[in-house]
Amino acid sequence: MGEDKIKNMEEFAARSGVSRPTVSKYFNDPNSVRKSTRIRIEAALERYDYRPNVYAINQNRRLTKNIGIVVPFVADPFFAELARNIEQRFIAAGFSPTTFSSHGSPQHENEILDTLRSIRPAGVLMAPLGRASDRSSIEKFCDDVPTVLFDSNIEGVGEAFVGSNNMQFVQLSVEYLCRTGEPPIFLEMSPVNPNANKRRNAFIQTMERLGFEPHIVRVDGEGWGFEEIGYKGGLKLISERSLPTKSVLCSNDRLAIGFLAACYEQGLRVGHKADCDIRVAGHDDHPFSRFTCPSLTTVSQDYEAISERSVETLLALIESGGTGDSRHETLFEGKLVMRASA
Amino acid sequence: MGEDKIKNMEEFAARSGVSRPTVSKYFNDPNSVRKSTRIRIEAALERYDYRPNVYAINQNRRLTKNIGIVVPFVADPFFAELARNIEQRFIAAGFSPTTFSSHGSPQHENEILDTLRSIRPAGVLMAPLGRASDRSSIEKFCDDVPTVLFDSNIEGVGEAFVGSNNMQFVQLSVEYLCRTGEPPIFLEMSPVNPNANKRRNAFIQTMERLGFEPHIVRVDGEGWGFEEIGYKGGLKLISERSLPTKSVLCSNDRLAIGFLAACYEQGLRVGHKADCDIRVAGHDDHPFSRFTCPSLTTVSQDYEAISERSVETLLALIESGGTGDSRHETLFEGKLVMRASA
DNA sequence: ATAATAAATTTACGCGCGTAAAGTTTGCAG
DNA sequence: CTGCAAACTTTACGCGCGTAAATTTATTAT
Repeated sequence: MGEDKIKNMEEFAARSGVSRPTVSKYFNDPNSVRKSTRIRIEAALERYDYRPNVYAINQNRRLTKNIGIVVPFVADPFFAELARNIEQRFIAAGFSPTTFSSHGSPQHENEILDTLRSIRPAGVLMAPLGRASDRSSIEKFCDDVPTVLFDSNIEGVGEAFVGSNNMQFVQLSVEYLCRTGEPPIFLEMSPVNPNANKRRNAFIQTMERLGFEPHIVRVDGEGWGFEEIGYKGGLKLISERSLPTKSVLCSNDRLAIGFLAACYEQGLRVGHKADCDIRVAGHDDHPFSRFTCPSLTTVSQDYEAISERSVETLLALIESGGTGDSRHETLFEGKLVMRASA
Repeated sequence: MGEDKIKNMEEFAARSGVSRPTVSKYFNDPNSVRKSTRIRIEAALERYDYRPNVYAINQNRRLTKNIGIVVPFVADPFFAELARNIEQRFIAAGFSPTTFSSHGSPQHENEILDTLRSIRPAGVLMAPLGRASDRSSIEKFCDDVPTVLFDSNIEGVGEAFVGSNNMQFVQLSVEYLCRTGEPPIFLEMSPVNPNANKRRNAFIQTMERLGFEPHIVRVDGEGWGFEEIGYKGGLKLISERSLPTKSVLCSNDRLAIGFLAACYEQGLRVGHKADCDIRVAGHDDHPFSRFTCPSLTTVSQDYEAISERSVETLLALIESGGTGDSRHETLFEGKLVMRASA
């Protein structure tokens, strides 16, 4: 292959013995041309590796095949895996996804929206920072570009939302902990997104329903270094002996990972066995939760389902022309993952 | 701002009272126009938020301002942070970086190279998969696009390499472990890249220099789930009591994290204190190593230095026209990070 | 002031492709 | 064989901008 380099579609069309408009049609949808001509084009493709210029394509198409994927913090393996999963689904659907990370900064998040506008995407799948997000910027963006939110909701923004049922998550964990031992306290940090608030409220509600006093402990710290926050907060709580119970339910796994490190350092034995000092559980089933010491009991996010539904929803939105009728929210249930820590 | 939408540079030029070629010149380099006209353009920019069409720009420019960044596995926070750091440096230099992850798959790595060709980048910064990489594909790619390798070297490929001095890393850790207790064995997995091999060889060499018998234990497992490999391998080694020493030096931190989980589960107390059963150390100073139980003693990669030098090298290469004289390799030293595990 | 230089303008072309309209060929049913 | 729709070819325009050459205008030096 590759006798001599092909400059453009004109040349390639000549080589393949087909007119340029037909070749153009082929690249937009190989099934839109007759079988015999498809064979001729593909035979030429093997001989002269030619690829249409993406910039020329995107400049002229009414709508590009680009998809923007925005996650709040790609250094969190949970989001990295989610993004990877989503990317591959879009590729399979014939789109060109690009992933962006807000790196925990609302300013960066806004810059990403600017970048996204400039690539004129067919649609965007966005997991916003949450509380720190600049609501009006995102709202304006959603007016221009078909956007589906996932993971973290912003009420009324975007054409749809796909995420987890935080209420059910916390019900699962609280009921389990209450059933198998002392009722837990809820360890949280300054909430970065609505999920955190929903989890806390669900904790209160579930504890009250079960007839227990809900006790919430908030640890200090800002930003996306959740482990650090859980660790430092844990050290403080343990050394001051201000933990009122022997069961700790963490708002999320990353916080729990930090808290476990503090427990270990302070000599607290964590687990559900008789000789243990404290039980610790989390939420999300973070990729690292299997490798904590002890392994972390948690509620797993169904991220296969979340990514699948997000992609489906956005593709449907794009096909419908961008204006979904009414904003729809989909929440997936979690599963209790019992490990050694609680 | 934003009275009415500006369609193109022609319109914007009219609004700002400057000719289109001059506006074009401005966007390519704001300092290339006279101060008075720069002010007029920027005044108009504030009123009519206009941004040049990226596709039209890139179609016509001889060389784009695009930069490709390729990492082997973005779900590893180490690479995510590295990529973020590198991205921001390129942005500061006026380029448009895009990060791609090979997701551990050589096939995917090759697809990324194809994608990269199609965006005609000014340069590429690539951390190859390593042993699994398709050398000839990468070589061919480097013929077409100015490319600097980082993190993992492929001898003779690319215009330069920037990474860590694995020899020095292992010297540091081995000398420390030998100085403070029983000489370590080296725990490795099937090597994914040359770094792993270099570390093993450095281990042998350093141990022999210190007058000890080098003992290497390899655990089974393929792919990029290093923690899993370390965990399962650790369980097997411990339960079979086939560990010959009480000091274990892991090839990398992620392997050590899995091994620590196995130790914990098997009831082995890890640490350098008198009442401990085993010491464990790693290499890289992975973001999570601070939060393992116990916290992991390791050798830190100087990833600020690596990212800075990588970017510098590539930018210099681009400015020089893409053909660096001779291939240059830069290796940075690591620092011993003493924590609780060894 | 005038000359010399720098910068901006005018004009024009081309990049590679999408896309539309009109005419031509092909495939297939009856 | 005829008829007809589907697919193709030809022709042509436009997308938004980079860029070059020739000309005019503004700035600086003398």
